[in-house]
Amino acid sequence: MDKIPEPTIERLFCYYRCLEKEKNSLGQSHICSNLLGEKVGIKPALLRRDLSFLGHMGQKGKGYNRFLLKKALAQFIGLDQGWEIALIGAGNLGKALIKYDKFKEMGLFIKNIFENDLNKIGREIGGYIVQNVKDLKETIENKEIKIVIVATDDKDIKDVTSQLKQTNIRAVWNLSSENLDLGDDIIIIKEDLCCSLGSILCKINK
Amino acid sequence: MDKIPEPTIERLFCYYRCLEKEKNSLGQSHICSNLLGEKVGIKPALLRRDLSFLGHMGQKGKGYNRFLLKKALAQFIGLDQGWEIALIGAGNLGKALIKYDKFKEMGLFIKNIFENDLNKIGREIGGYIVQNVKDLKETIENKEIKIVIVATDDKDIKDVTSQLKQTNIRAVWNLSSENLDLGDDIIIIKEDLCCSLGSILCKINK
DNA sequence: TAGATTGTTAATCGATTAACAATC
DNA sequence: TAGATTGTTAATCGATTAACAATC
Repeated sequence: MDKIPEPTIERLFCYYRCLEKEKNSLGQSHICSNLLGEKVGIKPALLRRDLSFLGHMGQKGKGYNRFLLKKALAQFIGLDQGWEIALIGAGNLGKALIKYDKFKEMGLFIKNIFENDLNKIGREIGGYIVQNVKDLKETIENKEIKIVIVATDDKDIKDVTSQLKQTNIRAVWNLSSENLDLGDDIIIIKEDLCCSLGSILCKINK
Repeated sequence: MDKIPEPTIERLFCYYRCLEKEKNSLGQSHICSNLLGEKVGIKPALLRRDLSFLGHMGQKGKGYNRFLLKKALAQFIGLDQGWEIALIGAGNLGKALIKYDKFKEMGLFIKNIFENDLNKIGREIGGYIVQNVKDLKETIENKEIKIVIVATDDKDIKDVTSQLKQTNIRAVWNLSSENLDLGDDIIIIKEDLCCSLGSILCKINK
């Protein structure tokens, strides 16, 4: 099969959420690309192309079965199982993520929180005890954690990188402003809040 | 001049920050695209192309003057002035943004916080009093605010949209999962944390 | 002068769009 | 059958890359 374009992957979750949001509203069993596209702000042709990566989900003349499409999307994305996630950095942003209910609704649970600040280690946030970042590698290995969120910006980042390299994690969501060099086997998604806000400024200025 | 590509705009701030971070480390007065590119993880050819939108900033055989480049970037992006920003939603994410020191370092100040939750209105966060979202339009007009951050997800979003439409704001950073329909004149940057984490899952699954 | 490095061009790559045959 | 809608193709658009002439 063709390689799935990067932007398609990001849109698939939006389709899923849109269907999930409406699951309780009675209505048609099927939805067409025109309508679903309008709801999520994507042109119908692109939507159909995106969904075609899941196989032939639609019925010509009828549209997509909401229930089956949602199920297929959940499975394709990986939302049909729970994920235990580790978080590095219990600052303001980290704390917000721990308490973010929407992640829990998605089956994503931040159960392991790491810090290098001795004042924070041992405290409880959102029901979990903040651990020493020195134990990062060991905990990830013991709990077989596959996803790590980096929300810290201190100089400690070198140590974090070297510990992560020794584990079997699959992906990192990097919310720090540093570039993590973890090799080609680990998926890294970088999301830089300063950069986003900076680009807004720039657009206003043009 | 050519239209600046969207991705270029997002990278310009990264270049700026990289130079800013090193301002105190003594070193060469100039930096070449190879070195700067390596630091920020961008190929030198692309970096040069990006910078070419600022005019002829470089010197052949020598590279870019760090000081002048940083100054030009700051001006181009709009970091050479302060910006007063309004925030809608004082939940976990909103609070984290208010306290985020890096925004302040960039000259971006969240001084107006709005909520519809009566329990939060009147309270103080980060030195500012949370206001009733009903006063959104009026405050934006009085203070001539140009940038708004949306970090709320409640049903209230329709009211927020209609109020924002009546103002002269230039840009919205939409951190909610809703699509805001504010017409073509207002720049909207949507950043959806669930969607980002969802796409990470999907990539692991492939 | 020889070496280094820019700024720009043309080639390439990748994503979106418009159109439509297939078919329910 | 007539109408609706998919899935796919070819055309278009936009961004990146590699190469190199220009020049400090």
